[in-house]
Amino acid sequence: MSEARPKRPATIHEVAGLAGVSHTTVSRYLQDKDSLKPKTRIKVEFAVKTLDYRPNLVARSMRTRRSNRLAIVLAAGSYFPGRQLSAASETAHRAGYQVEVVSVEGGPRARAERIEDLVRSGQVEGILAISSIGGKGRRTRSVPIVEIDSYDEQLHVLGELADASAVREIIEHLSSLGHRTFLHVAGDQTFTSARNRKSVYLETIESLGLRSAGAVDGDWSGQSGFDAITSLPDDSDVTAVVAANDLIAMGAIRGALSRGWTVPGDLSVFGWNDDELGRFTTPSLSTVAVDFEAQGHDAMHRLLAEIRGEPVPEPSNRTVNHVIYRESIAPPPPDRHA
Amino acid sequence: MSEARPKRPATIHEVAGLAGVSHTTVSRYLQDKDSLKPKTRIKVEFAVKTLDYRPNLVARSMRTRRSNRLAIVLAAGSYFPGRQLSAASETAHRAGYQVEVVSVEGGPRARAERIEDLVRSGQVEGILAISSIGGKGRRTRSVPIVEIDSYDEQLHVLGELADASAVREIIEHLSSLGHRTFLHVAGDQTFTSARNRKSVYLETIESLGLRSAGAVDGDWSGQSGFDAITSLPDDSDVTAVVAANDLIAMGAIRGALSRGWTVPGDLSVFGWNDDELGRFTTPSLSTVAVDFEAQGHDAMHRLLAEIRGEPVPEPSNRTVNHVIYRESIAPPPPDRHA
DNA sequence: CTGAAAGCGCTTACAG
DNA sequence: CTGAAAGCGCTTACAG
Repeated sequence: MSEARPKRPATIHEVAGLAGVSHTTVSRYLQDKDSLKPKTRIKVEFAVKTLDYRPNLVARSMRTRRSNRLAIVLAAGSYFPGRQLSAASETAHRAGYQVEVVSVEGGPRARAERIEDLVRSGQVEGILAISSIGGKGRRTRSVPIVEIDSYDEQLHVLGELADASAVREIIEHLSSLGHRTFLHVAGDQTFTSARNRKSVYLETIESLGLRSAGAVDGDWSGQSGFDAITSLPDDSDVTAVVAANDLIAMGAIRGALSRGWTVPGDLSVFGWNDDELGRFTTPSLSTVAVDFEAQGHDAMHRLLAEIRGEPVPEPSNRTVNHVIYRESIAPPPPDRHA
Repeated sequence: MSEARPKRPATIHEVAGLAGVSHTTVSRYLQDKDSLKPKTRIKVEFAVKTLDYRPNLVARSMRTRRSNRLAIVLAAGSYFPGRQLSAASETAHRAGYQVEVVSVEGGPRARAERIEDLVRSGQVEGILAISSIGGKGRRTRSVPIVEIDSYDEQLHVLGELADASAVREIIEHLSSLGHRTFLHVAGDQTFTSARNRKSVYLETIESLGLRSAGAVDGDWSGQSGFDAITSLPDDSDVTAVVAANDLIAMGAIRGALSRGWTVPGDLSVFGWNDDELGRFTTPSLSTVAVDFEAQGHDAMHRLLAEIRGEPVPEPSNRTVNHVIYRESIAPPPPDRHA
């Protein structure tokens, strides 16, 4: 059992030699097995198997002048996009693409620049940005670019903003519980998703005739949730908080407790993302389950369609978010300042 | 401002043409600028800049017969490894490698198979496994493979197991608080890190002359933590739980509350990973901060060293974990069954 | 210090 | 249905 030698992979010529045909024929076999005479096909098949032959993708790329490579750009240090990334890269692989992951230090601007650079390098056929690139006006480009975060922007155009129904459902539910005054703690406004949640929040409050004590801009951090609550005036009549993610929500809960308010007794709090931890906290966190795998998959599909010049697929329903009700919400207290 | 045309990148011949030299000279310039006569260098430099020339990496690979590609293998659907991944890929880029991300559906076995396949493909120069590949005996291979999760195994050999000091510190601290009977809820035992934490837990309990009510094998889930606590007998004298991660810990806390125990009043609980949410839960979670970036970076460094045939770098101190004490721990209750 | 030539492993017209 | 030839864009001996 000594197979230590760095076995050099077989070449197409070796396969051809073993099969007793020209390498042209082997190449043809690789492209379309049915273009060969059955007898020939069998011979080639055998040789390929025997030699465990795999075409040298680099040579193929060189010849076809197609890199067959896609880049996925993400923010260095962010750990959240893992699931989108793995779904997206799987989808790309299935479509025959190799996926280069580019992790960029810095903010949306740094990411946009890196993308610019990737475009100019001319060595990737498409780019998927998982982390926001700050919604720069997308110029006409030689290379298709899809930004996961701004996926919602497309939906908006179609009147189907993915976050919209969830935000609306949350507020309607809270309202049916008796809540009248709300607070939104928003996420980083360079993210389309953060802007969307905020604007749908404001629209919904308005259209339902409810009151908003504000929509505080945050940075997705727990601290921003904490601060938003602790800076509320003592006589605030906010009884429900809609946070842009679970971390903010947890910070808000902590902030409420720090002022002696109970959750959900005095304050109801909603998060977003269905972070696993939130199922086990006390109170467990009401939230919105997001199908990250579907997001990654769908975004990659759109990119593939753009690359092929096919019509971009309709946004699928699978990415519609799902509201989960847990312990962090309840009817408002009969009298807030009792 | 119309730059819509898919500008084909300039070739080395075009640069040579503009510079008035042979393409051989341009290539030489790319390898080592000082090998050119200053006057020539200037001309080439100018042409490269003017044309925004970037060597076609595919052609270069083909010629040098080096793919310059590394693969990072991770489990599909896992979202946690994002930070390790982004640090690892950045390190690889800096060293001039392209990083292909391969996300594999299924368990450690599926990942090991996929790696086998990547090795045979002969198209990557090294492989980094972020998710555990089940500690298969590593055979001699033509392609270096580094498994992040088993990094600890190397440390073990060096008597410096990364988790060891943290587990020991946790138990010593809890013991100094007065705790005598412990429970460990372990992680998925296909992970080296899970096995390590468990074994160090057992060793430490033993060497300090403490008692363990068990080391329950889990699957990293919150539910496993919950179940471990709810299945404890009513007269259990466990007062401290060391969980293999934060999710398990939060499940354990939830389990304790569900039986009417308070945390940390009746039970102290320790997690692992310093999940951001745990800073804001109530009680906030005592945990171990892990430097995932450093882990990813160091693992990639080891891979690069193996590829180059250099001595594998000493494990750095940066990966030593840092214990964080928060509200989830306290002295044990004077009488457990009071 | 610089250039002409060969060749990396494929694919794709073009003939037959 | 199959093969001989050209060529993708580079790098690397080999001459000069």
